[in-house]
Amino acid sequence: MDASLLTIQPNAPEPIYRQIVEQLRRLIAGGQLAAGELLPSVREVAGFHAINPMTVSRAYGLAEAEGLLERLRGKGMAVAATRRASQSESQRLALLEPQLLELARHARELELPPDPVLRRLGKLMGD
Amino acid sequence: MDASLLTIQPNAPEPIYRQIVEQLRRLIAGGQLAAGELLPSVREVAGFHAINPMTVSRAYGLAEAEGLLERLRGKGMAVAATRRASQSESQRLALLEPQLLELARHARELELPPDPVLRRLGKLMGD
DNA sequence: GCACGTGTATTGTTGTATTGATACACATGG
DNA sequence: CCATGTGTATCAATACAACAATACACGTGC
Repeated sequence: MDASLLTIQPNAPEPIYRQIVEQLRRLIAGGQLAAGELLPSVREVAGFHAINPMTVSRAYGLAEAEGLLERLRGKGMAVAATRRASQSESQRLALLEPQLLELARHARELELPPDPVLRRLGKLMGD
Repeated sequence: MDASLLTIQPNAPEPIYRQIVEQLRRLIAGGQLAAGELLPSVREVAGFHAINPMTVSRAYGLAEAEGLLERLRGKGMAVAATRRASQSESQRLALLEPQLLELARHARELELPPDPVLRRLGKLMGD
């Protein structure tokens, strides 16, 4: 995996270390990061995105505590072996549930019918 | 308008005052709050939701700066007269755009095809 | 063996954000 | 007039995030 594959938005309200963890969660669940695959080093990610190495370390540490990653001493961090393959579609869909619920609530507050919202989202997803 | 119509989640990462502002923005754009309609007082909202009056005041102040509300001295805050009616559907849809973009990005990271995501969202929106 | 690359613990500083407690100025409405 | 109701300015407390600069422990690989 290359450090350029991580999307970091320094100005977002969401803290950087959490952006990284959540992104890893999805990339692993989706199978874009295979079990055992080595992650870019803390210093590599930090250098590429011009952020502090300790911020990346914090993200890696949280991901390890969550069972997403495991440390290979002297090598770096790798996708946990227990994450054999990508999860089932329904499991991945469940990860989007909170966001879908919030979206539905906002659409209701805007008095927007389902159809235009679904059409727009379809377009954005490359339909 | 009644204070109970506002949804407040004190434990959400999103700060309370911003929850209020964004909710007002949508309720006004959708027409559920008509121009000239009086809002519940700072203390009323604060008391009902067990939060600090200053937090509500801050939200009202931001909403006024944004042109959503206007102050009626001695009376309280009201929906700005310039907000004559609900905006067009495309304008309201535009307010959802950032959230739709983020959702599309997450779905891509999860390697989820459009179809199941759209179907699930459709269900949540009452199909 | 030893230079190098891992991640991490530590300490301190900076900037920002959120919420809270109190007191105040002001207009209403009987 | 004055009690009551507006919103809010001010100050304080707290928490959090990110950065910076070190130093450390560990394993790899030539």
